[in-house]
Amino acid sequence: MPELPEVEVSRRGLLPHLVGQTIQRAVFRTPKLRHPLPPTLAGQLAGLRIDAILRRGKYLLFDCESHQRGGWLILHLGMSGSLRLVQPGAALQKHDHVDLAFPETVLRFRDPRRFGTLVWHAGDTVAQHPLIANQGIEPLSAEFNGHWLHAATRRRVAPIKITLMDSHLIVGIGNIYAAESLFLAGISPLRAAGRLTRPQSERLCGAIKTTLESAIAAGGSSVRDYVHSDGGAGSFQLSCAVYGRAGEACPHCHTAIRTLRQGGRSTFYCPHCQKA
DNA sequence: CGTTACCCCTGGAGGC
DNA sequence: TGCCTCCAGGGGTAAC
Repeated sequence: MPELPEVEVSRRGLLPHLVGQTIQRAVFRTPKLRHPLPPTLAGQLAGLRIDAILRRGKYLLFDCESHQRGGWLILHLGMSGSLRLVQPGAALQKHDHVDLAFPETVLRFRDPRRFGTLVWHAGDTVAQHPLIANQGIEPLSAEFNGHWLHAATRRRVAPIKITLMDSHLIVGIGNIYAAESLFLAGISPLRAAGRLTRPQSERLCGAIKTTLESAIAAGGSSVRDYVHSDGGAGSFQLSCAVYGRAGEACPHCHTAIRTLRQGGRSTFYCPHCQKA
């Protein structure tokens, strides 16, 4: 579920309910997600006030303040993680691993596959945390443009699709939006990144921004459902042009969408529209 | 430095 | 019905 747009939609949904609120109690029901959850951390979180919620790539950063022990909660949803705001005392579902209880609501983290991450970083220098410091450029930032993309890929022999998903280069683009962006730009996922022309780099950069922004906008209308939902599916839907549509007709030329494996992941593309 | 293989987990879908 | 295999929106690490 979570690529950059889903994480950003979650962040915006949480902001009005959590910023300025103080954690009353934290509950960890699982000893370990991707990283071990120190048993002492739950008690340590009580009394901290959420001053801001930022996003870096697919990481959510909760700025936690108090008199002398401020720090950051760094959260990643992994493959299957989700955040919800539930009523205090709401019934638990399987894989509900973490609760942060506030006076009027509970932030509940669910993650069946437990690829998610929750770590504490003491102090105010979260940008220096190893998980954050090595993150690549934000694709929705002004610095990310066709010139940057062209320059950054010159020495790369790997296929452009693999390169787009390298979070140490560019953050936030996962398997779905890599496929959708390349389709929108009319570029083959197999093309060596270093062989993109300058105009192609411009087009791909624009396609990435358009794809991510429209996905955020599509989620924006259902933010409340996504964050507040008791688990019912369907309120958060995106329509993909090629992702997950092997064998179906390309929306532009009606050629059958093809699929192949790249880096152990499925790639979807139109062999007619994405020849370049 | 860039690239690849492997690992962490659970659950759903489809074949037999 | 059960059992098996494969697949899934991620990413860190080790090794070449």
